[in-house]
Amino acid sequence: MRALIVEDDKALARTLGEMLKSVHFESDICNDGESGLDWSLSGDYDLVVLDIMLPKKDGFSIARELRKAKIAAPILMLTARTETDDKVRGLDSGADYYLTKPFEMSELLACVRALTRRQGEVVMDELSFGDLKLNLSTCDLAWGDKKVRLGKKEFSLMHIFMSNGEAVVSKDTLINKVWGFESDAEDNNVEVYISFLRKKLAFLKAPVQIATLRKFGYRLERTDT
Amino acid sequence: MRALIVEDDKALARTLGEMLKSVHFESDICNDGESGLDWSLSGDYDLVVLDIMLPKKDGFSIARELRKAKIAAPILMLTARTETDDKVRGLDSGADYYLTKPFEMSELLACVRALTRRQGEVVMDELSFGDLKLNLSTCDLAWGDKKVRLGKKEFSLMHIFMSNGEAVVSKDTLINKVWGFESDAEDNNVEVYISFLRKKLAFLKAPVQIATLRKFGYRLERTDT
DNA sequence: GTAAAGGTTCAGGCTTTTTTCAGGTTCGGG
DNA sequence: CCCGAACCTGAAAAAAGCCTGAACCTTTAC
Repeated sequence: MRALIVEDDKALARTLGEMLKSVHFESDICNDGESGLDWSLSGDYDLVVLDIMLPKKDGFSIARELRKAKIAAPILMLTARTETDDKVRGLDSGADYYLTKPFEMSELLACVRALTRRQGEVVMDELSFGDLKLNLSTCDLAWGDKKVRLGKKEFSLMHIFMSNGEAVVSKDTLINKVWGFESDAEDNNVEVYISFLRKKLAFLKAPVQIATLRKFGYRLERTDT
Repeated sequence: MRALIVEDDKALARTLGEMLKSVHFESDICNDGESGLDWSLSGDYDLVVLDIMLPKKDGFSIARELRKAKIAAPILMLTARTETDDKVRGLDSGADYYLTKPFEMSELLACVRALTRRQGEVVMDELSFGDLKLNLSTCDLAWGDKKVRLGKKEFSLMHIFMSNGEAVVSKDTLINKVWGFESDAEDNNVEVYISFLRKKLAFLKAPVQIATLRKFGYRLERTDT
């Protein structure tokens, strides 16, 4: 993890760097607003610690420009200003947390933990098999730029196949998982849906097929040609 | 958007509810920790405002249990305790922001905006999906120079769709977020409103539609021509 | 108090999904 | 090579889910 510290008080900046090191951040330090903005625009930081009063460019503008540039790193604004208006302005400029000096290091670190905790929770739910992708939040199956919508049962089936990789899945398993444990669905139901899915895969021209293993079941296979 | 306010000071809780209403949150209120946890575990809130000192169960435990249950809603911790240790404890329990009483409402609202805004948007007075814009302060939906005014329910629905991008939103989710999760609204209510929204989108001639994914729910789609 | 706007309920009709069915094809063992 | 079991698939029936106009109710603004 990398942090950028934009702070003109060099002693404080160094201390911050030390502290962040203890939670596994490598820090770079900028002592004025302009270089702070330049560096942070690189987009390589996982955290930006911003003072407000800075030479050349204030923290509000930096935050605003970062957000305008779609840089999503959490911004921790750090300042001596305690006015409510400043806080509001800071947060509305794009900062994620506003901490007023003086503060204890333990508090700063807790903020950093809170801010970075969220990072990993990117909910781009997607299953893939080679270049075939099943998007769990939009419910469609895609290969390259082609997309197909799946019905609910088709989706469940595909979901099972794609979470099993190349393993064989028996019809019984499919029936139990898709139709339910206590259902009277027959093998033919599965066959019909497999057929539907094959059509859609063909439409996508995906280099993936659902292979039949007689008496055993089905599995996904790459059709590298 | 729905918020849960867990606060035993009933007057404050009501005031908070009022404030949140101005940024388009419908709020439910719990006056003790146990019910607060139960309600928030439903997972249908977009924000949880938590007091720390509460009857029956304190805010720290609630935050911890919510995170354990993988509920990702932002938690705003709100308390009179100013000790650094408490702040650290609060943030480390899973809270995303720690605000000490007394605070001004403008500050609270700025926190809420910071917590709920999507990455990359500087000011939260407008949501957009492609060129379709939803103005959060006037409740207007606009495309190009055409505008329509949305009713409150229409607005809430659209708000949810537009903050979810292309992801599918189930009817249950919509009911829980728009009508409240203890309401007796039925699927048909949603359908009726979807129908209203579609008319308005058609009127705007916006290249966006609300697509039905049978048995899954709805989602926004670009109708690139 | 009244009107307008917003919200809810209902029923009939429409569309998509799911099941069923039947005839055809493929596979593997004898 | 032949046969039966297993599998495929188009079509059509059945079921489930969805849409929407209209009537009715509730709230809001004046």
